[in-house]
Amino acid sequence: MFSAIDMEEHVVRPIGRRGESRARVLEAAVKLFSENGVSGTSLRMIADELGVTKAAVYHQFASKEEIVLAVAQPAVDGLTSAADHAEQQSPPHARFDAALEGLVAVVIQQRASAVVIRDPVAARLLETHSQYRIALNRIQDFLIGSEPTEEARIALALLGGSLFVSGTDPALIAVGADRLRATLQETARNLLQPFRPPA
Amino acid sequence: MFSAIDMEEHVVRPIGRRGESRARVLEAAVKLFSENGVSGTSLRMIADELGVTKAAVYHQFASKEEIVLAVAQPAVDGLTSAADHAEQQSPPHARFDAALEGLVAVVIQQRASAVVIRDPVAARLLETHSQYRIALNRIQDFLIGSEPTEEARIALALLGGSLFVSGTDPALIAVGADRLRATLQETARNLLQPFRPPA
DNA sequence: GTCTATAGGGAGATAGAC
DNA sequence: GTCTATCTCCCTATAGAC
Repeated sequence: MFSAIDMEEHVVRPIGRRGESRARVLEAAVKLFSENGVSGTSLRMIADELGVTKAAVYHQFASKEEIVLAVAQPAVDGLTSAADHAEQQSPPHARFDAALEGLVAVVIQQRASAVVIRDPVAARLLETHSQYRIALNRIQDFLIGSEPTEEARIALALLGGSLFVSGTDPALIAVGADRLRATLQETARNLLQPFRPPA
Repeated sequence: MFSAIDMEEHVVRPIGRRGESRARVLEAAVKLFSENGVSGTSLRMIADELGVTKAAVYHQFASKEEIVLAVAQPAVDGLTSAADHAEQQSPPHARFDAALEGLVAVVIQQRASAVVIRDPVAARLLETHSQYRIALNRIQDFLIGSEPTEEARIALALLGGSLFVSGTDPALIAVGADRLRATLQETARNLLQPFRPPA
């Protein structure tokens, strides 16, 4: 069944645990996506970055789409958690606060995932991912209510732009997480204050 | 010199004036860039959109890079004009006001050009365009001074994100120019207020 | 200003050996 | 888990006729 060589592989390469190769592919993909965009990054570039062939990458992911979705998944999970946490608060103002802080926290923790929505095609792909749409809609409800005015929708879109650059602008990479979080929360509060859902 | 046929061409096809074909290429390019991104748009797609062949497009522009730069040029010119106009004001607060209003006006009038900076490779290309860098630096000086603090640079980056989505977010396309301009000016003022250059 | 034709290369993806 | 080899298609760009 298992040869001595197989056993030894497990001893001398503890690094080869299940999922390690997938993670390395995603790491390389995020780096290249942020430099060249999703459409500007080929599977060959990802393979070269890892020092392997394209076929090795295709062993981990069936398609480029799968890689894109896997890159975005941590952020999608973060948004879902943020919506769950906000929902557990009882007064509406506490839900607003929790949703806003959760949203900013995802941007801070998952900055890299923003590269996906920078590409229009990848962004559309993500929008077909129901978990993503649902989480965003729930957070939107907590922030500006379920029937927002046009002004509220504009404000939310402008906030989205600010959050987006926080994840993609090279000039902000050097900024510490704490300072960036504080600025984002203040900015978000100022933008959305007039449109908070009624109690 | 000019044959009768040449003359007749001018009569029956007044539409074929110099530059018309270039303009049609740019119009198609902007549309496709916004749908698929710059890297996701091929010259074949542009040609198909116009009902011609790739070679016809190459007759107007020597390369894809040239198309990208030509798409961005109206915005670059707008930024330069805005910087010129701000410079003519004398008190610093008037320069701030003029720079801010000029910047917002460019975003409103040249929304389509934002598609170029959505692509990381195209954005880098644009940054090698000295007229663009110079205009942006001048406007930055009027808004947050020539030696901004880190907080000021963060605020300016966040504003940049909001301006950027104004040009690219499909949800904002339906918003009237006047309402969007007013919201952007207010947002920009709130974001930059604490960092205005000293008088 | 538009066409056909072509060059030279890279894309995503698959088959099958090790 | 990685490889070589290959398929098919599309890419940017150019040459030269009309």
